[in-house]
Amino acid sequence: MSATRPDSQQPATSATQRRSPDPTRRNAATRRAILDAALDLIVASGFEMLTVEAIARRAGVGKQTIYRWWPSKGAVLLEAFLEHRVEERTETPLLGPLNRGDFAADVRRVLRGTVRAFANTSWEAPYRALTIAIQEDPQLGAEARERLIRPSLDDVRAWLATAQEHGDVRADIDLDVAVELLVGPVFHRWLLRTGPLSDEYADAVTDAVVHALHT
Amino acid sequence: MSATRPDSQQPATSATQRRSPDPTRRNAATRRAILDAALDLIVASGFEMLTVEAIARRAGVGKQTIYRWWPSKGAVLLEAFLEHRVEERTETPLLGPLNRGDFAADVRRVLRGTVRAFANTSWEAPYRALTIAIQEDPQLGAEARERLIRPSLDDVRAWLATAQEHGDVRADIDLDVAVELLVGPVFHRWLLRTGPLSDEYADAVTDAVVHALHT
Amino acid sequence: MSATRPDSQQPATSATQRRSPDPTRRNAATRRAILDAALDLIVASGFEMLTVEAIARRAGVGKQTIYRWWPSKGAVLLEAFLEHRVEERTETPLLGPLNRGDFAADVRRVLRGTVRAFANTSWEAPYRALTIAIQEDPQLGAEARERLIRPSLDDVRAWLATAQEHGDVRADIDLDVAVELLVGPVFHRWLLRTGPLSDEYADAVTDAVVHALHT
Amino acid sequence: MSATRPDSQQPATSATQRRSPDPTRRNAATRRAILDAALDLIVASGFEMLTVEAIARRAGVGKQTIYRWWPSKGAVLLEAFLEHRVEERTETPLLGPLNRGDFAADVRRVLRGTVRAFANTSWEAPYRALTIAIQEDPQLGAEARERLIRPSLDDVRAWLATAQEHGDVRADIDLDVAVELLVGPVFHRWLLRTGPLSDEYADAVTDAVVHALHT
DNA sequence: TATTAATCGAGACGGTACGTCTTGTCTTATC
DNA sequence: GATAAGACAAGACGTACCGTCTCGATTAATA
Repeated sequence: MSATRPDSQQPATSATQRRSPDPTRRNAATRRAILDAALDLIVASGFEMLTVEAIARRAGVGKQTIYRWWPSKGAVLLEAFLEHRVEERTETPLLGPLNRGDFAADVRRVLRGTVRAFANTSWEAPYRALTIAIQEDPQLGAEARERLIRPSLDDVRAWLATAQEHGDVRADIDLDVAVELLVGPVFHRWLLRTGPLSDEYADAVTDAVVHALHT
Repeated sequence: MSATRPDSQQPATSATQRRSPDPTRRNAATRRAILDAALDLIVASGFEMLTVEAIARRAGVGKQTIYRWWPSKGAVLLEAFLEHRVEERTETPLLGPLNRGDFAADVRRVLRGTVRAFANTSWEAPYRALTIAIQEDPQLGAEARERLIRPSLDDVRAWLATAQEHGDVRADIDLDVAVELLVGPVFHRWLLRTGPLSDEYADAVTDAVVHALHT
Repeated sequence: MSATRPDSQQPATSATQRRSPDPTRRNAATRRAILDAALDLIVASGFEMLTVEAIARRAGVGKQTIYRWWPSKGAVLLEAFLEHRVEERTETPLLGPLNRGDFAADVRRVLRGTVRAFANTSWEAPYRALTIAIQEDPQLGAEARERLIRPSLDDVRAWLATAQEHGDVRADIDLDVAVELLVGPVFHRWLLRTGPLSDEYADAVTDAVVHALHT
Repeated sequence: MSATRPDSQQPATSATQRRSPDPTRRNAATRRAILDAALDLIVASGFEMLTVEAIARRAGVGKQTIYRWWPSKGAVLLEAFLEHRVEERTETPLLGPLNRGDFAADVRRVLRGTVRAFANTSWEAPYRALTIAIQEDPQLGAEARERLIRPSLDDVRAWLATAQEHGDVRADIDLDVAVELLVGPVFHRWLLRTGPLSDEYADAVTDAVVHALHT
């Protein structure tokens, strides 16, 4: 990077291969403003009123500053989740603290937490936007999976593994499937809006899942 | 600017409530060409390279003809599903014929069919596009739910109701939850691409779900 | 810019080779509005406050409409001159009607006309802008030379040729040089602002030029 | 947004009147590099590929260093001319040494020199760029006139004054007009590219001008 | 010689305009 | 009298420069 030839014949720096900026010189306040602006806009103005120009305008920031640090508006959104900006703003932990003892009660607590997050506009609006962005941009999808979704699911999986050791979950079940059994129904209902996301619903799912996993 | 006559004789139609065209005069071949063009483009060019202009160009049709009959490109997509154009083109029935006898075998058949549909590009690409479109356009979402998603889920639900009468499904379970237990895991894995969509996976889910529903 | 072809095999339409639009479908009022907006902006807001976006804004027109018909803002300017929009707006003919009889009087009339045009803001501002644009864009320069400058100079040349036949101009002088002798001094003083553009100045130049051309 | 302190102790300097830097501490090599970079870029990359950023890049210099010492890129250009950097690099004296004796021969020498300078790319490219810059920036125009153009024209004027004393130039002619008669035609042809800039052309103009000025 | 203060290279920043793209409406010429 | 073709106003896209603003790291003049 350092001893670059400042003048002529460098080969036009292909679009994706642009010299990456120096993170140490980054303005933290600006970064914060951009993440907040993006979240504000999603929550306020609906699904895809979200625009890089609108973010820049609301954050009082040049467009280039956004493009300098993020490849797309979806990446801004992802970072907002990774930085826990969304939870901080909504006070809605996706999954409550994972306890132990009564397995069924733990499942219920987890599912109620999940359902409440999905029912909370200021959390679900950004998450829905991110989910859309993931579909439209495979690159972003890969990163979101690796840094946000997988770790989140792995937490659940680790908890279920412990439960399995304790004999609360059948030994012959694939834990990945178990995780999806837990998360899938709520996710499906949320994304397609095929029914209400209430505590009663969470409890009904709890019942079925505990049955499914029980020894 | 131009010599527009603002006082035309349109009879008090509100902005969105534009005088709908006469369906009897509709050109069936054109309609077919538009649906096919849309599906072709989605399957070929990825997620949201889909453009009204591109559809019109490929179908050899004026843009206005599309806007005359559909409110958005998502609606075109929905209609393609409702007309069974997607299945006809892919020979991938979403759910195999619902039989009876061995309940576990039926579940396995249903889930393998679902998984195969989700794994088939020429089916999953349009469905993914429609799923995105639904998120971005609540109006379209409502219509898709009513005319496509709900009926599809209701088929499953009816089948499960019969199974319940036969004693293959616990009486104390909410059938809507049962449907989601069946569909949710696969849907979640497909949409977020968190794992492979194989027959083995379908069978693993079958195992868990049969467990969950069993008396 | 991005080489995304939504559909099939058209060969990417290189930047300059774009399909030219159909002139018969052009909106004449829009065209007029664009030319006027451009002239207004130049006269009002100085030299190169002129922007395609500003023209579009003031004309109440989409940017694309400008780019559809002109390759650059300079081309808009050129067309305004070719359409005689500038003269119509300023009532300042560059060269007065070419008479005959007293040659010196004709020269004086021509030079006074020229000087007055160059001294008239609402004519000289667009012309100066065009002159700049010509320097920055050789392509535009070629077109301006062929369609605006050369014809204009050729008018003068034709008049001098007649004078030459009448014996008012030496036979051994190159008429192109004669034209430049007439126009060059005024042009130089105007462009570099090295002195006042008054009738007295025009008369002084007249004196010298008549001397130079005299038999 | 950022933590700027608006109450800094800058001593009442108006916006434009920023505290000028200390010339004694200036890095001469850097200055030289900037002037050369600007000239290189103009000659190489055409008319207004010239950018402050490009100059800084090529000179291996921070943008601020340029803005510290010059108000605009045009000012850099002007200084390159005032420092005789252009002539040094092109070995093309604008006006040959003004001799005496045969007046017509002197005029011919002057005009041939002028024409050759205007025909020499590495001289005319910067000069054209400067001429453009002058049009766009009245402030720069004033300075260029005072420090570059006027002195240059005054040299010619002084020479003509001597010739007038010697009886080679009519007494009743305005010397400013005489200077423009000499320079205007070439300037006009050069700027608008309306014809070739050859020695023959210079001689033809010489002929006409000597006629015009002759007693 | 050590201290101080400025310039220097580098480049992030808020802006503005670029030239392109797509949207949804409106217009025209053709069949 | 409907339709393909496409012009149109609007506005977002992602890029390039503008001119200002930090940041260390020299570097030159003063103490």
